Amino acid sequence: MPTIDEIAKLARVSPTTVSKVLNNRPYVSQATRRRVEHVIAETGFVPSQWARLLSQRRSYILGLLIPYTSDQLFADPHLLEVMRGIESAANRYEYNLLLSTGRAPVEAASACTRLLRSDVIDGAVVVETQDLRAFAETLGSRPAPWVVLGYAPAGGVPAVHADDYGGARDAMHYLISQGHRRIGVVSSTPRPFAIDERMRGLQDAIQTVGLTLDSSLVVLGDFSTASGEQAGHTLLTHPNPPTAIFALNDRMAIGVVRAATARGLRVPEQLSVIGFDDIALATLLTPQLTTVRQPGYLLGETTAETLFALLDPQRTIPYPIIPTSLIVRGSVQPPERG
Amino acid sequence: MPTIDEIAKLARVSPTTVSKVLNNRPYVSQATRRRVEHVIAETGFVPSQWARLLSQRRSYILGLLIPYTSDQLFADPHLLEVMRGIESAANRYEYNLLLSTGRAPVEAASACTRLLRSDVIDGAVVVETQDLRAFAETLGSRPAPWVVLGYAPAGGVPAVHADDYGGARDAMHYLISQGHRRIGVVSSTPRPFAIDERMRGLQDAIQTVGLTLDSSLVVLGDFSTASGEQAGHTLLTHPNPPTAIFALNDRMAIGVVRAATARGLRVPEQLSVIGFDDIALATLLTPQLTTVRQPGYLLGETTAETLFALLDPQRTIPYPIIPTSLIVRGSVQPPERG
DNA sequence: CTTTTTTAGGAAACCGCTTCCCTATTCATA
DNA sequence: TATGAATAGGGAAGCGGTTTCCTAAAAAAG
Repeated sequence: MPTIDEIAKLARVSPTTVSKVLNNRPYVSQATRRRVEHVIAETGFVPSQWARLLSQRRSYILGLLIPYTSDQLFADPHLLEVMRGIESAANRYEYNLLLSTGRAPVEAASACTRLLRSDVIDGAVVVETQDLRAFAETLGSRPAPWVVLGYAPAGGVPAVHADDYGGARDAMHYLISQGHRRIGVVSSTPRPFAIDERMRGLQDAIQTVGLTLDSSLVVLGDFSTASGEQAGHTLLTHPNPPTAIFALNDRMAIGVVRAATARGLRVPEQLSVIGFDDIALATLLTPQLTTVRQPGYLLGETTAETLFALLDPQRTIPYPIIPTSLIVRGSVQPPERG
Repeated sequence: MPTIDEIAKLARVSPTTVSKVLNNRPYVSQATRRRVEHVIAETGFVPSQWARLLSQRRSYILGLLIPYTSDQLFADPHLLEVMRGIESAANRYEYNLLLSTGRAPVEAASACTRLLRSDVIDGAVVVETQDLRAFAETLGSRPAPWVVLGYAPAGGVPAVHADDYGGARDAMHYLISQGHRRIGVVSSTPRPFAIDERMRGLQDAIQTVGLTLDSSLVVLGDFSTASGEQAGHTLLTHPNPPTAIFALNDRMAIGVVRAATARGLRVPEQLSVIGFDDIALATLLTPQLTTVRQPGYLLGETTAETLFALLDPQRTIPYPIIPTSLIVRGSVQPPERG
């Protein structure tokens, strides 16, 4: 690999001049500039990023820190949508994306911390996790700027998230407006803030119409389809089973549908099901899943834009709450009279 | 951010000694080591990667170069499986992953080339594309080592791929052994090497039993579910329609099933369908899809291992062809007598 | 035709860390 | 006790760029 000095030698100029050419700075004559450019093209010289950044202070690399194990990550279609959005925004600013996940949560956090304190990345999008608070504290002072994708635990750190509260409230309102009164909920554990918000939203919706949520109809899953199926069976064997089930993500909703089908119940005739996220798979199901759309792509884009705004105070920070919308498809209908 | 010199000053030693402590090198007394470590912990000092790498020559960053637009990437579940495998292997060697995609193919290639010629990454996994040959040429001499995920165009560049030929041959054999004689094929355009290989495999299978492939039963899609649906309709309106359809990837196979269902044909009773890849979605369908399993995770892992072997000649290069296997589920059965 | 300003280009310091090489001390060995 | 080897530590030269500052020549202004 040639260095700037060799290029300088070949072009019979000083490294300083080569640097000027590389960075499009003035005070180089046309002739010299051309000569240097020619040598650069000839040799296929690419300046060393590391050396350049050592003096310049920007790596043009953005961290995407996901304190999950990669298995969880790649299994979550919604998160992938989000990544697509981030990737796209990064691309727009000519930034590269450095993916960092960890096997165990502990390890992952420490890797993320190191990365944020080091000078490898200019900033990072950190996906919300349980112990983000601890994470933020160990980070200490003067790390690279970071934005949380999800809910920030403490003040100060910007966070971007969907309107989980509103989305869940709307979904619940919809079920109620269709005539459902006994409504099962498949929630989750561990319970990130987003799930808290969804629970809050659906509870408020219920209370608005003077009802209360039957806590025996709230079952916990772990976001996976399998856990949703399990939860579905649990709810459907309840002595007084629900006529509709609200699963707090689509994958679990799909599990619920499978459980119902396995028990010989037809969806939506005998059981209405509604999900949250609107993953691509939702339309491939029969019946197509009614759900709350969380625009993952936009979420990712907005998060990245927020980070860029932090990096360059010229830019304005976008509004951090992304609206959701109810997508009515075929998995909900009024309950049968009984 | 503190520098190594400040740490040295605080610990009353030279930067050299701090460096020794940081890198766990000998010739530092217990007492001194502890003192330095204490100061490091106290200040939260993280050594500058840039500076370190400038002298050390390793960035511990691996490029994952995907000369697609990110839209294509994130829509392909199989590729995501592969990424998971790569990520896992990289993690094992304490490497980070730098994602690089491009909006337009041209742009993407040039970004990839720059990256490979620069010193940002130690090596790269390049996902196969149409014009990989041109790409390899523009790369010139002395880039970072790279491995192709897919089929390499020219000699010299290592490539890792699944046994597409064998997989397709087996699938076709299976259809034939079930009694099918009129078999439709949903191929694709553009046609990467893998698809060529699959075509070759299925043709050989047909010829082995003395039949030939009816070219009017070969329809082209673009890997998407929608295109598969389209292709399905085309095949099923053929004057002498097939009794079985082999779609060269699962998403298109799903499309074929939808097309058949839309036309009132039952799968597998009236039409057998077989896919390729074995994406997670394949088991969520009714009937579950019979397909050729391409172990994406293993593929990714092996590709990464190959790269690490290139990086460190101590290690041995793994065998580059990953076996496929026929997964018999419910979408194929013998044709109805007629 | 002199004086001032601008342009073109180079020397050297610097970014923060590693590494080579040197010195002084301590320890083991004959 | 003298001698060689191992240990502890530091000085300074890179790594490959950028940047500051300086000088000489050319152009503009008087």
